[in-house]
Amino acid sequence: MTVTIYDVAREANVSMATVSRVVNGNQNVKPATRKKVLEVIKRLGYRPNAVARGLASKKTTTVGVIIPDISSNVYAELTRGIEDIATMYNYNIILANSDQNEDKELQLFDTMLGKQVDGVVLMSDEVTPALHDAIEASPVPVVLAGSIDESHTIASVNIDYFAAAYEALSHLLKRHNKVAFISGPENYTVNSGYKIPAYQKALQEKNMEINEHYIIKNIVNYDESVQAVNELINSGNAPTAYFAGNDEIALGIVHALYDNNLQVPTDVEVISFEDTKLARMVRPQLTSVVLPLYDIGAVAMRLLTKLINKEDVEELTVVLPHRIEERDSTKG
Amino acid sequence: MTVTIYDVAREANVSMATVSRVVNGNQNVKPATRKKVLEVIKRLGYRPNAVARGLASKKTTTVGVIIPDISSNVYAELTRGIEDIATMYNYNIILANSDQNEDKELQLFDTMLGKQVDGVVLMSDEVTPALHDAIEASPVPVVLAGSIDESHTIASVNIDYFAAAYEALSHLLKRHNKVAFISGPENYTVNSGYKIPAYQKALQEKNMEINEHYIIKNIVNYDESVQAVNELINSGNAPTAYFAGNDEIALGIVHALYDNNLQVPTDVEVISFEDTKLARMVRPQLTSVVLPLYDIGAVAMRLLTKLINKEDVEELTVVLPHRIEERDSTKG
DNA sequence: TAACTGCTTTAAAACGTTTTGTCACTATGC
DNA sequence: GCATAGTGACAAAACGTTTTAAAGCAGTTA
Repeated sequence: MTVTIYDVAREANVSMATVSRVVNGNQNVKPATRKKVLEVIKRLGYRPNAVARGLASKKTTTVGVIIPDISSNVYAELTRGIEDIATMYNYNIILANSDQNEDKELQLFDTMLGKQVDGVVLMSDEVTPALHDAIEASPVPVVLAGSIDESHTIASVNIDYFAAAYEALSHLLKRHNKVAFISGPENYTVNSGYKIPAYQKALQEKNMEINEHYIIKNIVNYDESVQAVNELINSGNAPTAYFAGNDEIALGIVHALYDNNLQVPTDVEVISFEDTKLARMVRPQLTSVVLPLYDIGAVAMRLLTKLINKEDVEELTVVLPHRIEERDSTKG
Repeated sequence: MTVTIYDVAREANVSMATVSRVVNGNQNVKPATRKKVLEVIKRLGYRPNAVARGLASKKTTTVGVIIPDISSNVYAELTRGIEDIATMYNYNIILANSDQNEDKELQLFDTMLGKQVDGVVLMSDEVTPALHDAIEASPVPVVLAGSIDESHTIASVNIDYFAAAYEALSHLLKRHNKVAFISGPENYTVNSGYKIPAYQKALQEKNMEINEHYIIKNIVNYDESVQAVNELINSGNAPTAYFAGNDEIALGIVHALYDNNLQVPTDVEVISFEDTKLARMVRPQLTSVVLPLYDIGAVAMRLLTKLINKEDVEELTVVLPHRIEERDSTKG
């Protein structure tokens, strides 16, 4: 039915091993033989069976990608970076959504190992102990992309979230003393371990008291952001500047302010943290910390290829540079 | 090194076949034997090798997903639908970006067949003849998601783009006679074959002349949309209503109007076509044709599972319902 | 001419499963 | 007590490659 390496070998009067060498670009084949085999391959329409190859070679040229939710802008952008580099190094990716659920993460990880992936890129807001253990026990390399492992024993690619948040906050604190932080999920390590501490430190250094009402946690989407800001405004002690956990939150902030007839940046300033293309698709366009999502994905995948090939890697924990893109939601 | 089915068989004093039956839930195993085997599996930490299984059974429980660009909102949402249903039916997905490039599409398709996927979901703005032929020659089922095959010989899931566009346009034509259509790429079959003809028909039925300047083709992003609208306004014969090819274009339209001090919907009305979450993340929120992206992906994957299992399928070309969500960018 | 060298090529084992044909055993019916 | 089903389990082949050890071969060298 389907054409196998055996058929090619027979037609070309060579052994399977020789066909295998030709297919895999091994140099130990006489040019004349190579030509003959190539012709037969073309004539018969032979397509190597990657599954059989995987079984024999113990390599699948496939890596697993576990992601909270591909329909989120952020993770989609990260994934694009991963996939591009994967393609460059001739890997395919098996993609699966975890919905940030530990059980699913563990189960997906196991499934992927069962499928004999050569490595895994993992994105997770929180690397739980069970997940940590599973990764440590993995027979293939694992790299975290845009995710924090607090033990720092697992390879990962991130930016310095603390410094980035601190800079953004300092920017606002130059002109404001009522600065709110509308944050994403509290169990997201980047929030609990870096952004919120950065907020606290930035205020403390200005000898300002921390008003807990100005730290709104667990805002997960646009609507919740709009609502949170409305509540802040109606509280009678409205902030004059906002630091947004991400662009979607920032959009909610800007629109809630607009709905309350507050001008940005004249009346209120806003800085976001992400800089997806959304940041430029609002009026006013958002000043934002640039989270290089594509690069994080790409570097993570590149790192994974090195680990797979057992190449020397200088540092397992890579920190990419960040910067603040000044646009129209701040006074500059 | 790694635990194989053979190790389990030896430890449990049964044959490999029996272990295989237990693992695969085959009923022809005595409960006592099953229990014994299960215990050994647990004790040894046996994890079946899906690659070996794939070779022996000729099934990989993996499907290929070829997508123009995962970092696009639209395709990410479609993919989420695909992946959810894939998971439900115990499939994994191999995801790859084609960048809408025919060569890449063909090559990815070939790679996936080489990896012995059980089926493929394909998204492509244009099913070229070469791609069509490759699909027809495929040894495994292929389903198009949100993509048009003009020969209608390939399984596909879509909405009635013509009717949807026609309805949106009719809506605008009730109050306007200067209606522009800011369209996406012309080589996207949905545009060239359905939306533009719908525009023409809607105008003709009102006995209105078609002003070619009001059909702006090949607008691929927010910035181009902003620019196109600015040019239209500066032309001295500005439209009073816009039909946007998608939400990103619509955002560009709204912001360009805003920049030109035109009020939406008071001065100008806008209808979008897509209704991603972006549509609600603008002021004013967008009236939009609802493109059920998640559902298209989900239904496409469900259809694929049926085809893989050789179940009877009533209709290869499925058309999902659409509707218009009225929000604030039109007068209703 | 015989031994040696270095390059090609081969035959066969290995990879870890599923699946098929067969056999052994138990319970049933007469 | 004997043939008859029906279960449950086994042995071995098959899946389509890669890889390893060994052999073949042509050209050198002494």
